[in-house]
Amino acid sequence: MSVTPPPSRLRSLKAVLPSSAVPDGTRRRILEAALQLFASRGFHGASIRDLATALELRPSALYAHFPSKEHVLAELVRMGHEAHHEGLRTALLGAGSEPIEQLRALVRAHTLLHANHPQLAVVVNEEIHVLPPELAAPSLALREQSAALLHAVIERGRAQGVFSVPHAGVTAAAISTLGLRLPYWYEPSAALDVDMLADLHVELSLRMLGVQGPPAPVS
Amino acid sequence: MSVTPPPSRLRSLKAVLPSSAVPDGTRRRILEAALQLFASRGFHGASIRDLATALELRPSALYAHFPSKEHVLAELVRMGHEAHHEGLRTALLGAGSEPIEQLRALVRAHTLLHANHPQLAVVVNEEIHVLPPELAAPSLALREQSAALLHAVIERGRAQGVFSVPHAGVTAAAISTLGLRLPYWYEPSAALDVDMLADLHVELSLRMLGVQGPPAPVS
DNA sequence: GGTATCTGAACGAACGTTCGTTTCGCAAGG
DNA sequence: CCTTGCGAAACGAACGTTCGTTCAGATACC
Repeated sequence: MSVTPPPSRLRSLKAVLPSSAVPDGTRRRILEAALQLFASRGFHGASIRDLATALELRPSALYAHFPSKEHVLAELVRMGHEAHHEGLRTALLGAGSEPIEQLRALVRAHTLLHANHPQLAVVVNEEIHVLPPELAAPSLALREQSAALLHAVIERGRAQGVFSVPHAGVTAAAISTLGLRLPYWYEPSAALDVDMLADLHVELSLRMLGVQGPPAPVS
Repeated sequence: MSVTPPPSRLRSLKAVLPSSAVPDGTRRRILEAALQLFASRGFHGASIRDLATALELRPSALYAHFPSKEHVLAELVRMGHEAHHEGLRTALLGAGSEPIEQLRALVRAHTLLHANHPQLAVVVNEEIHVLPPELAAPSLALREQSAALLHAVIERGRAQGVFSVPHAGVTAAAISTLGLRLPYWYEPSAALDVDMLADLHVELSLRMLGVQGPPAPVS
């Protein structure tokens, strides 16, 4: 019933930052190494010395780029939430005015972001709690905005009669969850690449919303 | 798009062990306090001294009951997996032979377990990685067995033509995920109690499996 | 009088962080 | 062309604290 054990991928795969806003250099190298370490061992499980070792630096060198270990995490969490929100917003902008198309765009973007940046998804969702409130607040605000995008689309579709859903809140949570758990079981492969996965999540989401899918099963 | 921020509930609610297999006494008190601490701060974020303080004991006293901090976690993880697997197995046994009824039983049990024991769900799913392989292995084996139960039901329903699903693996993951993310957003209330929630998850699962739900939306 | 439980003190190791010094690329001055 | 000075970056050593754990002795119960 549970899902396959967490993949070694989070441990082994090179972490990649989604944002091009961070210029190359040591600061970016630190963020990428920290992303990998925090994703695989957790914030408390990865020490400054581990991070320095991965970078072939001495621990003290890190403090020329970040004021503390917590600020490294805060920066990752902030970048993750911003990339996520921006991805959803952009997808929605290009999706026309039909609720079904809008939902398709949101679910696709949500799934692609989580499938392509699993480490960032894990850090954003599991380690944000260790941040003091003032460092977590901006990210939490973005999170609510992203949730509001989905709720608005579902509510509009329901008002128009194209969605028929037993409970809007639980259904919205279910749709979000499809993407959120991806890093824990999904690995891209030829048999199931990220694009097919996104399509499948769109199909599952529409089914939950009571929209008739294609008459013949895809596979 | 994301889901509401993690509830204070994991921090504040008294942790309750699902299993009656652990007799009352200090050992049980340790497990319950550790469950609460590990769920709210993570294994590495909660120290032996924190645990002793919560129990009004001195750190050294814990070592009369467990050989190490890791063994406390290992016991929690083992109990969680065992309660989960046992819950699913029992539910399936009382569900007759129809795939739809079997799926309803599995999803109900899965949802109820996660909704009623959110701390244990969190610890089981997030902290199992810190265990050395030999301590994690029994739990991982149980996890695979539980996953197999769901897969078998879905495959049988598909073979009988009552389920129509674009991709069995992704759909199974989606159904599992419904429960797995519950601790992060759900709080029982009169407006949405655990029983309603389980029914909703059953309905969403059946929709994903292409089963016609009740003609009129429930709410 | 043993057995189970807890205390108090201590252990070495690892933690995040600080700080004075060194290294190095590079632009300006003679 | 060589020297000088400078700022950024990294080093090396150390700081005070907290970590998980050990152990001899006190206490209480059957």
